[in-house]
Amino acid sequence: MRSNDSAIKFTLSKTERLCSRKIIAGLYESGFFVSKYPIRINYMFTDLPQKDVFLQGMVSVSKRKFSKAVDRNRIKRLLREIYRHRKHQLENRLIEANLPMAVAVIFTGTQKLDYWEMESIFNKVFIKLIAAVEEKIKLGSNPI
RNA sequence: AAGGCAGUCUGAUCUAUCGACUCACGGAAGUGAGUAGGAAAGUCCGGGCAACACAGGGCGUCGCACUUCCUAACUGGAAGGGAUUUUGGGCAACCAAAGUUACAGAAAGUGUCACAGAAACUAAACCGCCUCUUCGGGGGUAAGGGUGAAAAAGUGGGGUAAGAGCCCACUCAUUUUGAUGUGAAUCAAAAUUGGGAUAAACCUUGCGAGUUGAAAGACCAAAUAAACCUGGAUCAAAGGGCGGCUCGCCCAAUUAUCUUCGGAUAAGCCAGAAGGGUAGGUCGAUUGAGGUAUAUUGCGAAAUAUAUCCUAGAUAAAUGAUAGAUACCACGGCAAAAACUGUGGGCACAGAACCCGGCUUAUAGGGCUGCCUUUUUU
Repeated sequence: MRSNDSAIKFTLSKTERLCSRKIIAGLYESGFFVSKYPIRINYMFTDLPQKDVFLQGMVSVSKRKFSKAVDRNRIKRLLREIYRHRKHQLENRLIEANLPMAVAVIFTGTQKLDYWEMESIFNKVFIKLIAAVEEKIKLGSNPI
């Protein structure tokens, strides 16, 4: 963490979060996802409301699996922190390819995990997601 | 001193790195300040607020039910009354303390009251008791027996053929009158009034309740269809709106052309059907029946006055994540206490969603108060 890394922004401001109900509904219906229990990431390549933002994300926990709001908040906060620390890898690639994208991180488990367990699983899922994006970029850049 | 139960208060602090939301300043980069609870929960009551509805009456439905007071209001709270439970004291009446209490009406009516029992509600006659007898039985009786959760006021005496509130004394209940109290009631006197329980059974009486619920609602932006089709009225009828139902109440009805002056056609109007679009922002929304302190009034809930403070405001939904430390807790070490030190924990219940007043439920650890148990000392 020195001066040459200062370009990396770990921020997660409002423009980088998914707020549009339409896109969220589309995200659940699109069917594109990568997963490793208990984390699943739905993704969709779509135009976003802000032209200079290429990645919008959201975090979700089922109310049915965690009926207490405290538990849901805890899991969402952990997932959001992990997502916030990792997302720059994906975002840089998307900016290079000029490909906007929406992402939903969904916790499908029934047991609470701590930060480090959660992070190791998230990393595995995220590698899959980046691979999926690379494939899309390859297809998109080769007009047939 | 230890343990348990109940009530009540509290629900810790600091540092670093990376973030989120709101506000202020700034041209910008950014800087500064603030950021979850006692229950934010359950959504059980009540109110504010908003939209719609609202001539009035009847029926129905739902809720509440000792009194007075507090409150914006309440199924809330305070103070009190009655009933009742436990403990202690006392021969007893009773007294004290701590609880519990949906506590209007059973003499308006209906229903239910198993089994047992003769009889369970305009009481009854199995054994018994008394009496008459033509010896078959008839009459009187509600003391005693037996059944039952409960047998028709209870105890004692008189009385009688035997008995019975039939009469008397005391007690209990009911009613009436008087006194005290704002009142629930209490106390006293009189009366023969002595007519089971159950209303968290129907019901009756009294009081209260319009419906919906911030996804309410207002405005702006965006989008669009004033398409097409069907029906209807302008002849007061059909129709539509309102409420749980009924009676009922409310609603609009034009223009042009043609005309044989009856009407016709078209547009507009009303209703329906079908289809399409949008689904983003601002307000509502946090200054309020507000909090805190002091004084006064009141037994108290609370009220009034003055001073002071502004204390989350998100909207796919912020208030965080990670690491470390301290307070603190548990166990161990030093013969004991303190101090010191090692290891582990550093936590429960729980997350605002328009806002208030209550109620209910959950809660690790710690503080305080009360009660109970055990042990030690005096």
